[in-house]
Amino acid sequence: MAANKNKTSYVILGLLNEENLSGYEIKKIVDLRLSFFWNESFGQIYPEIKRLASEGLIAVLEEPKNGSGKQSKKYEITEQGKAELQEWLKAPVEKELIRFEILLKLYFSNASSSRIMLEHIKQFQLNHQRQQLLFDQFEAQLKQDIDVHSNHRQILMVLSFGQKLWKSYAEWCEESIKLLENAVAGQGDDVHE
Amino acid sequence: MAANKNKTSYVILGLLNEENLSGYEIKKIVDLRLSFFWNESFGQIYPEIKRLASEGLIAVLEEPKNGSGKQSKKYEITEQGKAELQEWLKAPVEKELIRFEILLKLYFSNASSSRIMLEHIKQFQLNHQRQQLLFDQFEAQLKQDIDVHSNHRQILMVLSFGQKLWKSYAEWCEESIKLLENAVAGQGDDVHE
DNA sequence: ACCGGCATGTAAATGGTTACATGATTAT
DNA sequence: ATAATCATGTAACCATTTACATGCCGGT
Repeated sequence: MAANKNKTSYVILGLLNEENLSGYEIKKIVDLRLSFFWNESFGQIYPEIKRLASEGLIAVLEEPKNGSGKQSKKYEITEQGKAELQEWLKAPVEKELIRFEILLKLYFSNASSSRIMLEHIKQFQLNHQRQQLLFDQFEAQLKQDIDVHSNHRQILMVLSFGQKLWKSYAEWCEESIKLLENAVAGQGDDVHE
Repeated sequence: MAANKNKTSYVILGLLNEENLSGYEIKKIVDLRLSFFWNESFGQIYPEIKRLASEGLIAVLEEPKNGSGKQSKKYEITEQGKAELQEWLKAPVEKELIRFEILLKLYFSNASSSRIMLEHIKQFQLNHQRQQLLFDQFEAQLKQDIDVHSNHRQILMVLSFGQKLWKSYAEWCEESIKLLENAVAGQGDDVHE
């Protein structure tokens, strides 16, 4: 019933609210599906699971060790946990946290570093193109087995946010690369470093 | 000459590379100009200034205490500091850090929380509209006194990134609000909380 | 027999926010 | 006078990453 805990706990509660999962699986899902707007590390997840269990918001599911049972501990959310999750959903949204080192560098760079910035932006572009490819696969898959998740409508909204983000990254990269290529060409070879 | 320090130091070095500033002024500039992609707190800035000074990357400018002299300590970047800044500019860009709590909530919400999510998104929309207004002012001002900064071309690229970001936020808000308003209307009044 | 991926966890270090303390200057 | 803002700084706390330790399981 407490007001504001750390966010990791809500990621765990939120995912367990849909299906029973192990810590490892939680990490995988976050990496695969949420990583364009959220990240968690094992160093946060495992201790937090422990804490949530000790407070009775989640409970260990004793996996039957038959068949090809891996030795993973699965957890399920408790009624108390569901209540806590709902409370957090209602609470005001905290401001997003954003840190683009690439913009910092660009801001502090000058004409003589155009060539370097060009490389940075190209790398940035490549990274996001790759990431978007993976993301597109996930989206296609989700649109196939729609209604598997009770909240597919919401998930599609989140994905739409991602698509818009990437589209603006892509546009910006193209635009900036053109500008910088002109700048570099204009300067000729006399400037280095 | 060390490879990778914390980012706060480069924010300080980067800003001091353009003009001499006090810690307080650095904070103000970050808030005003960089806050859409970067933030710093006093608790980071002051200790970091101290460290940079002790390592000789920046130096205190003893302000003459005449006139309406405020008792602020201004700093200037040293040659060593400039070298360090240039090295960081060349180093590969680290992956951006992004955390949108609003997307987390939306992802974990379900049909019954549409009304709440609608409010969250409207608030998000309002916040960003306000922020963009301030930003537009800064951009207009910058475009007026162009060439005051040696790196105005780079700054305009950074601003363009911001504009694209905000445009995608705005589009997403509109789109999502419509979707959720339909959902809420469709459900009628029977569902609450 | 060995390697890669699955799986869980802890400890240390770092990064970052928030709250507090202090005092000067400026505007009302 | 007094409140707001300018200005510097520290300490405590909380969040996060990274490195490490350990062991299982499946494939080659």
